[in-house]
Formats: sequence, structure tokens, C-alpha cells
Amino acid sequence: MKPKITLKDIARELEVSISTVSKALKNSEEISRDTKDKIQAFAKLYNYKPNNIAVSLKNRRTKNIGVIIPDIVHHFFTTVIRGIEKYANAKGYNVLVCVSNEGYEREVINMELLANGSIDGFIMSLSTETQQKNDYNHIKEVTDQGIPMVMFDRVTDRINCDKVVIDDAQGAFLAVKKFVESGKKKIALITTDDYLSVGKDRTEGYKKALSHYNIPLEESLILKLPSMEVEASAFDTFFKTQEVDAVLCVNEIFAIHAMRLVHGMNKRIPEDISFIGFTDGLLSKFAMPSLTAIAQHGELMGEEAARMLIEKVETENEEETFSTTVLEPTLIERASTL
Amino acid sequence: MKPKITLKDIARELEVSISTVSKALKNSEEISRDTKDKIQAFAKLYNYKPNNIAVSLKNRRTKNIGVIIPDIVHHFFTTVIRGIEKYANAKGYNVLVCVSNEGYEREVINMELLANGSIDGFIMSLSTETQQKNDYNHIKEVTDQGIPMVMFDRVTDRINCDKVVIDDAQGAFLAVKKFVESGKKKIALITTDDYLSVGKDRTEGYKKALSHYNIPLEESLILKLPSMEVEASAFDTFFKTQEVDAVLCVNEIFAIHAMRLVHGMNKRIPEDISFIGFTDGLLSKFAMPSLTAIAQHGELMGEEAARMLIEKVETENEEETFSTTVLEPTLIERASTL
DNA sequence: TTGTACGCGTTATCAC
DNA sequence: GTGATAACGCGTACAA
Repeated sequence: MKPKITLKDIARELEVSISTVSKALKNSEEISRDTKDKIQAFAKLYNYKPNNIAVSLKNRRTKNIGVIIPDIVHHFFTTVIRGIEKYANAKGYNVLVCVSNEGYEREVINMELLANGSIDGFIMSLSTETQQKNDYNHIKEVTDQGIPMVMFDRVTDRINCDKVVIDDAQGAFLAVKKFVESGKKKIALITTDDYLSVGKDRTEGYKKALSHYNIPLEESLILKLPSMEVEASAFDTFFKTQEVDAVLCVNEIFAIHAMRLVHGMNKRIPEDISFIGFTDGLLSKFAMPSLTAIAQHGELMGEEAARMLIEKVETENEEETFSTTVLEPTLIERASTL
Repeated sequence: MKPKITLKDIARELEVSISTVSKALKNSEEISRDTKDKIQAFAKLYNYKPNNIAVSLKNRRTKNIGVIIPDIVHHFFTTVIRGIEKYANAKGYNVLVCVSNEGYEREVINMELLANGSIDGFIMSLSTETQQKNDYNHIKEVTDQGIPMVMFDRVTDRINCDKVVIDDAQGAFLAVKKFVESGKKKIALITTDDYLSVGKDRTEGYKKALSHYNIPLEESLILKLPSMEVEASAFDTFFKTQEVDAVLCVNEIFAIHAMRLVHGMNKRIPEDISFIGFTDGLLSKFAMPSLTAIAQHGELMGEEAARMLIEKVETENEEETFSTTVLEPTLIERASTL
């Protein structure tokens, strides 16, 4: 209906040259008041806005930042995106979100797509499958091209770039500390397989804390699930065979599920069994009883990642110096602990 | 380190013209086997990929679709995005997500930014503030420019475009029907102010259903909150002053909150009071007791919206015919109803 | 079979 | 003060 108006259109209409229009709209001193007024009025009337694509082509800067996350229906990742958006928008950047859906293939495809000029830099968190395959060539290619990259939460040592993570071991430590201080002795851990970097760190923190408090480590008190999916039977047999008085869960869902199960076994929460879950999301707040949680500070993480990325994007600096920001987790105490 | 390689680079290196390279890479019949082989091999070696920006400028097609949502930390919207992503990626499109954060200003800014060439079309859901202000000029400007637009969930009659919505009235009807069939008589509604299109439709469906089942409408059984935020005191006085045996809530959070309150008043759920909540999200599944919910089919909604948009984007068709897809909600029965 | 020229919309440089 | 020209990277109609 009202096709977009260009510099050329204005120039033709006002019978001046394209460059005059361009300068006038940038309020250049070279142009006379008269013509500037005329051109600016006309531009406003027809609501002229420069074409981003053309500007990008010219500047070799898109003002877009690409975000690759494993899953968008996941509270933690959405809070990170919110943080990224917040900071990026304030700096005049758009956020291009792509979801790998926890798959290697989609991660590669999405990155290749965006890397071909659509974005000025990446912020990403690795998909489960990528971590399993342990194959990071697609990421190496991107960084080798000189495209700035910031990884968050699920990171790898194999790539040299800026990173922002939570001290997951410390989070687990905090949880165990809380349990110990409220008199718990048989502290269980429900987690996933070790290929997830976060799972590994949390397990480590759990073990370290036990040894710190002189509690013998019993491998039978660690339940390792092969994936993020809840396997009811595994939970069932675990709680039927093990005697525990405190449970640390690697995510909310595991914790909620376990609490329900325990509730059905006529045990009291938190008196008989206490619970703490990682990732302070909606479920923790609204669970019955509400769940004591280790907050991951996703929004802060997003802001920090965006800050680091934009810093790199906007400095011509050729020196390759990378840093890793480690955020401290926080224990949010609720009704599932004493 | 390895700056991006262009057609020009290849041409210079192989001492042919740029267009020869371009044609060779598109496997044009015009080019001899020999040169094609040579060029293709070279391109692969240096991992040549066409610059998206340049292609976009040329084609006046970006292969990006812009999505504007009110809030990303909201399960419903993320499921919609998942649906959009799924369909769009399959069709070779990227998804550019911007969050209005329920604000008019950010909605306008984001749309203007994206509208200037960054995207081929919009998929959006209105922010609360925009619906309150009832000002849609920014959207009209976009559609007037001929940029395809699909609105979902929170839509308005004031804009002529494709839409995809859930039959919210029908959803409320289903809920009331369920209550009535299990013998409930005093059916309450907890909702938000009417400026939210969805809230209005749901209230309408609730009233229609009551009249259909010959239950007198009592305005005192409708609790209207001014925003999506939970106001504990309002809930408190409501349940202390009103005699109810069933509650329909316009969202999960309200429902969970109300259930907790009622639980504390020593009433049994669902025997004494039954609950149904809109938007079947994580909270509903994991609540105690689990919450019977009206599923909004967000993912389907996203796919449908993306389908409609890409259809419009890819057809040159000048005729302006718009359609509205109405999805049917589904009642997911859980433990909070008889 | 290969190359030239042009246009997409913008900006920067330089000439008039 | 204003305008012509080149360049960003690509694709394509047309010329050689």
C-alpha cells in the first residue's frame, strides 16, 4: 500500500541529489538551512527511516546479536534471554534467538545461518547432544572467523572465548551446608549423567561438601538419571530402597517429583526429609511446600553476557584476551527445609 | 583471524570475474566443467558462504521473521515461540524475538526497528499497556507499508490482518460445564480487568455458560484483579466473604495461589472446592494437587501463525484477504476437579 | 564460455 | 552548498 520510501525517492521528488538528502537528514553543516528544512519536513511527512539492511551492508555491522539456546520452554534460559534483551536493547541491539532444541544438528545449522552476516556476535549455551558428542568444530569455525562469542552456563574448555557461568559446585556446597546445619545426615543427590557440564560440577560440589563436613560419601545415595526426563520408576525404587533425610536435586522438576513421591509415603517435609533444588523458577515458588532453591541468577547472567559481547563487538582491539565471569549462586530458603 | 571470504576474493585468487564465480557456485550451465570444478573446490576449501545481508539487500527478502511478545518468562509465549521456530526453521527462516515487556513504548520501538528492513513480516501479541491505551497506530503503519502481519492470542479488531486465537469463551464454557456436571453450584471466577482481550472473552464464556445451565449470575462471585500480579489481600477477603464450591481462574498463578489459600482454610480440594485454571503450563502439572487446566495449544498456535505469515510473505498476491484461525481449547483433567 | 554493467539503499569522499 | 562517484557483496541480463 505505502511502499517504503528511500533516499532516492525523496531526492527525485524534491529534485535534489541523493547525497544532499542523505546529508540533510544527518543535519550536516554543509547543507543550507533552507534545503535542510525542506528535506527534513518531507522526510518526516513520509516517515522516512533508513533501511537497516543497506546500513548493515555498508557498515559491516548489523546491530544484531545472535543467541543460541538449547530450549526456550525452560525458565532459566528465558530469564537469561530477558537479561540479554534488556542490556542489548539499551545499547541499540536486536536479539536474534535460535533454539537448538538440545540437538547438535540444529545448533550447527542455526549457527551457520546466523554467522553469514546476520549478526555481530554470538551468545550461546551448548545443547546436550553437542556436549555428548564433544564436537565443537562449528563453534571453532565461528570464532576463527573473528566473530565474537560469549558462552554461558553450559560451556566448554575446548573453546577459547568469553564465558559467564555460575559456580555450580559452590551452589551444591551451599545446599549441603544448609542440610548439615539443620541436623541432616543422610544426604542424597539426584542428578543427571556427567556429560552435562553443570551436572558434573554440582556433583563435585556435593562430594566436596560431604567430605568437608566429615560425612562419608555413599554412592548409593546418588541417583543418576540418564536425561532430564523424569523416570518415575527410578525415583520409586530409589526412595523405597534408600534411607535418606535430605535430598539435593539438580533441577526443580526432579525435586517436585520427588517431593510428591515422598509425600505419598507419609513422610513429612521438611521434618522427615528436606529438599533443595537447583534453578529457582516458578515451580519452586509455587510448590507445596515451597521449595528451597539455589538461584542461578539467569537475568544477571544474560546481562553480563551481553555486556561482554557488545564490549568485544565494539572494540577493534585485535588482542585476544578472554575472561570468564563466575557468578555466585544464592540459597533461597523456603518451606522445604528446616 | 580468518576474515570472511567473498566472491571477489575468490575471483581475484582464481583470476576470473566475479560473475563467473557466482555462476559457477550456482552450478550454472553456462560455465565449463573445468572452471566450475576449480571454483567449487576453492570455495569449499575456504568455506565460502554468501553474505546474508547482501543477498537480503538484493532480493528485498531477509528470510527473517520478527516476533514481538509481551513477556518471555511466560510459559505460554515460549510455547508459541517454539511453534513459530519449528515451522519457520523448516522453511529456512530465522526468528527474531523482541520483548515488549508489557509496555507500549518498547513495543513501538521494537517494531520500528525491525520494520526498517530487518524482517519480512511480523508475528505479535499485544502488550497489556497497548491494549489499555487502545492505540494501534504503530501497527497500522507497519501494515500500511505492506509488511505482512499475523497477530496471535492478544489481538484487536482495530487492525486488519491475519489472526490466530484460541476460543477463550469456549474454554471458559468447558470449565463451567465440567463444574456443573460434577455437581457444583457456586462457581466463582478470578480474572483480570477487561482491557485484556482474553480476560474479556473468558468472562463472557463464563457468563454464557452459567446462563446456559440456568445458574444465576452473581457478580460478587467474580473477583477482578487490576493486573496479572497476585494481590494476596484481595484473594484473602474474597475467600473469607464468599461461599464457593468451584473456582475458574484466568491463569495458573491465580489458581495455584487460591488453592494454597483454600488449603490453609482446611477445605478439601476438589471435594469442597474444585479448581480449573487457564493456560496449561508447568505449574498446573506439578501443583499439589495437580490442576485441571484449559490448554491453549501454544505450540500449535505458533506453527499456525508462522504458516500464515510465510504464506503471505511468499505470495506476491496483491489482494488483501485476511483470515482468523480459531483454535479449540481442550480441558485437561487432573486432580483439582472431581 | 566468460565478462561487463547495473541495481539493491546507504554513506563517505571528493569535485564542482 | 550541492552533486557525482565509489563502495559494501551479490546476482543477473546482456554483451563479447
